[in-house]
Amino acid sequence: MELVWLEDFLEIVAARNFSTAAAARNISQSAFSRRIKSLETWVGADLIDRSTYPVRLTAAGEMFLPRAQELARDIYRLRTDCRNLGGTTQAPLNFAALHTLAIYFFPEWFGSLGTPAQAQRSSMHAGDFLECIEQLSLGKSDFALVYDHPQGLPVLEAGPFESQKVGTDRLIPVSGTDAAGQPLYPMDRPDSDTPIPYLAYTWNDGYLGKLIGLILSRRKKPLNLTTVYQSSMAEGLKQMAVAGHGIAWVPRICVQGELERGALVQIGDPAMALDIEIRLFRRSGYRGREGEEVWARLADANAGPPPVTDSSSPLPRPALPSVAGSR
Amino acid sequence: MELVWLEDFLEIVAARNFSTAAAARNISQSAFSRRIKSLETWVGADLIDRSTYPVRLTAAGEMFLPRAQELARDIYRLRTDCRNLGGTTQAPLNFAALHTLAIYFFPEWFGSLGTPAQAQRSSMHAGDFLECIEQLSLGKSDFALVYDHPQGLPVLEAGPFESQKVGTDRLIPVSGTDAAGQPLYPMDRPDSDTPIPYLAYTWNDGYLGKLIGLILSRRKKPLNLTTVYQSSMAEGLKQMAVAGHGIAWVPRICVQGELERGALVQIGDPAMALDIEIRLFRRSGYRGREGEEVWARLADANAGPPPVTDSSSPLPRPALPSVAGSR
DNA sequence: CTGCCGTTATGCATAGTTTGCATAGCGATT
DNA sequence: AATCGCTATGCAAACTATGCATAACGGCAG
Repeated sequence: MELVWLEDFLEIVAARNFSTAAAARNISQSAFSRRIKSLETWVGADLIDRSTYPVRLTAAGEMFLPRAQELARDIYRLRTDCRNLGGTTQAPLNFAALHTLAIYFFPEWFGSLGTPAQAQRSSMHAGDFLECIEQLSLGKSDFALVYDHPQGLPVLEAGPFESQKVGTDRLIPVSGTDAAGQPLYPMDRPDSDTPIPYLAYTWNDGYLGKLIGLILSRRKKPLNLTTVYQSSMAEGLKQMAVAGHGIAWVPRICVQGELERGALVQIGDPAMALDIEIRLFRRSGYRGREGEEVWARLADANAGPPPVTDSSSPLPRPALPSVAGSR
Repeated sequence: MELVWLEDFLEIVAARNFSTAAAARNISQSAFSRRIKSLETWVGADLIDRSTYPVRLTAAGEMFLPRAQELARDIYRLRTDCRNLGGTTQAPLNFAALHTLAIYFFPEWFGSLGTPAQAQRSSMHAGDFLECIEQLSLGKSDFALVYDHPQGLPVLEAGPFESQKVGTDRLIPVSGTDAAGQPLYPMDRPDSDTPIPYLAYTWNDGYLGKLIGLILSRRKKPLNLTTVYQSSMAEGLKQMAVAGHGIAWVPRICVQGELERGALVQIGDPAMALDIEIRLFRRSGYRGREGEEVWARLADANAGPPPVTDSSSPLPRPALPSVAGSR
């Protein structure tokens, strides 16, 4: 029996569909099907009822689920506890981060920490907001790097986590541009009866979506938006905006280059943008040695490391950490 | 992370030596070494301190051990519970049995039960006495088939188990024979100053060893035995006896053929033999459906199935169950 | 009833992992 | 320094897992 089978099972319970769960697990549907079959063979009972769509749990599966969740949690906690007791070089720092922050913020930020060489072994799990929460709460990651705002949903604040601010960013609306460099979709248009195509965040990146709701609530006259595309990743929305498919709110950090090149332009007045924080979360009671060093260094810096800078800035760059999940 | 790694770890804790643990796990020392390494890599800490001989646990290993034992137990119990809830044909009956009983007793006995066809999917883990206990208590096997005697160590009786007698056997001393069919090592010899080479059970098959102690205590004049070979398996001792290396006490069931062919002969007077029971154990509170059918059927039969018979008896034979652990 | 769609399961070839053999590396002992 | 008994590792072979292609299946629309 393998831990990945348990995780596969937990994924299909959430997805209720082999193909979707397989995609989430980054393997083919056929491999996923076989893994679930292997788990069921080992257990000696069917756990998934495939005679319905979406699939559902059998009675044995209903019993299996909570205990599998507990087992997975216990396994990772045991690992974390042993890792904390073990040698210093053995324990990499595991991060989970929003895709955007993993790509545009983490490398420079991590390098700027100046942590001892041996602590620089680390891994990154890039995912959406819910995945970051899961990574942290399951003990799969030591830290989660996410956007935050005082008026956002206090999802992590409400849990057994603590955080420090490590940077700032700005959520801005952008549009693709025409040949003259003008926005394809100005926010305030004369013919406001025509809806603006809107590139929205999906429900599982509920965080930025909520903040955009805050922004939109500032307007006296509501925007006429129609959602034409959804993604949990800002990078995906950015690419769609560059391609001219609509407008999107994205963190400035990931469109810095496009803004400079004129591929995208910020639209709307300053009230349509929102300053947001980049915060590093960890579980309360965390006891990892190197992680503690990182945390203490941040506390000493108080205001965190240098602010977000242009990516062409000649800062010394450490080797990128290995990305978890690559095969 | 794989369950077999946990089991490997538990084995090396017991063995305190890679080579011995590997042998117990039926893999090569090099493969075993890599598995332990894989476990340690996954955990992110060394669990075994190899700088001493025998190896010992690191601090992380000390933490890991009890929780790994608990995890393994929980995993198997979850599996058993789900299996019991699941479909009938999905749940094979898992047996653990002493090697001798697995080979010579189980096939006919199991066939004589006359259980419904769909319940005849089963697996067998053949092992020594301690392995049978472990299989049962960890929930890896539903039943354990072992020898028992009222004056033997009540190891299983003292635990959370219940049992039924399913057969009888006799523990007899045997010797190889010379060309004239006479024993190579008669038990009572004129020149009793010469020690008789003795083929003994190892400590981990402590059960038969204890019973032999009972037998030997009956003698007014102690036997002059010198241990020349040890094994936990009666079959191994038998082969050594046939080869003329000494005498051994073995269950009659496994030497029936050799006695008939004259390859072995029973030595000593009847006081040197001991009637023993074959009992089927299961955990108290067992709830498996097919297993319950087997159990109830035995209870009805009260005195159990037909006694041990000659292996040439033309009883109908069911297909042998798959032997666990073969690669 | 038939055809289409979207799902899961499986044959097959390939990629990747695990294994055992042989032996290197290591520390203790003589 | 040589030998012994242990664990770790290079390498080739054996085995397992995977993805592609597609079979099998059930639901739905015409």
